[in-house]
Amino acid sequence: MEKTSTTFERTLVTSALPYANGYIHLGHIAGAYLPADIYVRYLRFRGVKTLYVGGSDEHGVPITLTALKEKISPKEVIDRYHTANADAFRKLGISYDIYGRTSWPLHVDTTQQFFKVLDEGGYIHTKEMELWYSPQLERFLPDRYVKGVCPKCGYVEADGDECESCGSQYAAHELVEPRANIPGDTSSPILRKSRHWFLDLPKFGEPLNAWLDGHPEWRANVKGIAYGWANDLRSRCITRDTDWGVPIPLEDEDAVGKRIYVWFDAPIGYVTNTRQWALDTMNDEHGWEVWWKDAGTRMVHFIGKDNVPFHAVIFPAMSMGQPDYILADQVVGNEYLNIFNRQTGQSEKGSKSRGNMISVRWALENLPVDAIRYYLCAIAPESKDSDFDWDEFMNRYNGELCNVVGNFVHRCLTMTVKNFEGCVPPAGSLEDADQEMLDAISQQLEAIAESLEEFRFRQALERFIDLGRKANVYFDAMKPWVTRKTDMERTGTSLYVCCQVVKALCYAMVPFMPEGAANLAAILNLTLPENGPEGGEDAWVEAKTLLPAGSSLQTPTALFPKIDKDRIAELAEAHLRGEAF
RNA sequence: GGCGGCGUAGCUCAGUUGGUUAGAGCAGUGGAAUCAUAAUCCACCUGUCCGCGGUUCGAAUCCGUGCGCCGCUACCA
Repeated sequence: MEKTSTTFERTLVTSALPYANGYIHLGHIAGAYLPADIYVRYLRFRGVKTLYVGGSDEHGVPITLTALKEKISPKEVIDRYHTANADAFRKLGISYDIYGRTSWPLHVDTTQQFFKVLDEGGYIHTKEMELWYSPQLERFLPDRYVKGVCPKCGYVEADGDECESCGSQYAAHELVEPRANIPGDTSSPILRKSRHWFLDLPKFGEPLNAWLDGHPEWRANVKGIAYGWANDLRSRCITRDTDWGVPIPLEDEDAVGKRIYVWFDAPIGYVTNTRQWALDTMNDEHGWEVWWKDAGTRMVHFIGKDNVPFHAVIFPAMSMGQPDYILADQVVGNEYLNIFNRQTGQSEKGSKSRGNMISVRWALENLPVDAIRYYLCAIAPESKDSDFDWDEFMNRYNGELCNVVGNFVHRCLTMTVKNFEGCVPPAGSLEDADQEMLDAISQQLEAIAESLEEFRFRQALERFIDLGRKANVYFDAMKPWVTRKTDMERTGTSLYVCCQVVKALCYAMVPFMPEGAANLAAILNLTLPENGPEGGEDAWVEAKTLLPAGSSLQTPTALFPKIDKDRIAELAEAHLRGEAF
């Protein structure tokens, strides 16, 4: 690890801005949000200056089409989804420093500045295009909203520019019998000319490749996609015929009725939201700049794999065209979370039409937040797609978090409280086994930290559980329930050591299960530090310091209550009936 | 078609730069224990590391090739 969080002065973490045209589901969480939140909580706990920025992506044609279908305004669409998604994130404990909106007025300014600087730098040019236009709706239609007959194979459900049946691609005018794919539009789309603005990506070819070459440590899937693009760069259209978006900041009659393409302005939302955060918290117009223009800032993007081209190629290129902007140090691209269908024995892609999605809202109404966080982290699709499976959920949550860690904490604390008047007992002379257990705490904490620094969240969580496993082995070997009858000093020493493990478990679970950590800290009468963007003490080091003998303890309750098998079966049934969204 | 990822035990996966008899958890079998959320611990069991060819003293690991699964393919965001 030549580069870690500690070699930079501060870390800016972003999670992909979810599109405010639908509710977020567990697939989103497992990829771009939970790992980011775990990473952020870890950094804050270590006292690293950390800012975590997210928000809703609220522009683009699909939102206007949803509004059209529901006969409401685009504003009502984005308000609905922004509010719901922000609420879901909050309840899940996704700890954004700011959760912004690309519809904020400030965002117009940031986006237009980006555009103007690129234009002045000669990185933007225009080109005339032929696009589908609906005479009835009096608007241009994106290719996915135009259906027709494939000119190659005759498939009748072909999209405007490609056929999903035979896989061929073609120019718009080649599509046979075009028709609009929007309810209520019965007209036949026609082709109409329109002049658009393009970002000249090939001009960034060399710096992009040099930048990618500087990051051999990135995940294979991210590097693969990024190099694929970087080696075949083409100019990319960054405007659309729509009225829902950021206006093009040019005095040009062709710019009227057009807006900047949502994918150009979405990543700029990270910048806008940082600006807004600095205004809100410090009333400082320039407070954002240190996070975006200082070489001491490390930027890390968490995204799904569909987002890699934008975060590993296009946005970096856009940033290279700006004065002084830093580039991402890491782009953590995740694969997808699929749904395992127990009836068919097949893994299937989450989709609305199948009705197999699990919304964050539904999950939170029916499961403890830590259970959701634990399972999703345990199966995070880091290197390949993974499956959400109710049986596995039960095995992992009940069998690992509850049985191994939760029960260890409980058996240790219950016995301590009963036999030592609610206090951590004094340590007598330490035998080899005691010392080995104490040493294992430090080793395991370091191992967990190492995994987190490398963005290996599944491994980090596994190492956390491993500490619980080691602790159970130690507990069984020491047999405090036996020694208690003959040797209270030995019993006290064993439980003293166990209490140290419990404390370490409490600290180590902070990034993963903040609710469980808070509950356990209350039992241990510990105050967990809560650092903000300004950083603070390194509490991870503090986790290794020993809980003094005599510290008082609260009567323990089950940290992670097991979920009844029948209850899980009920939820699985409801999910199968399509009620989980 | 092009590009990318993946393929290791019944299941889920780990195997950094090639290096002894390929590992973990779960499941299974047998045992111990009774402090604890019926929670724990110990032992045992299972492998054509997808196939084929090559490089090498040595390959799960590197190269070539074939097969399979998943994804991307630029106007979906």
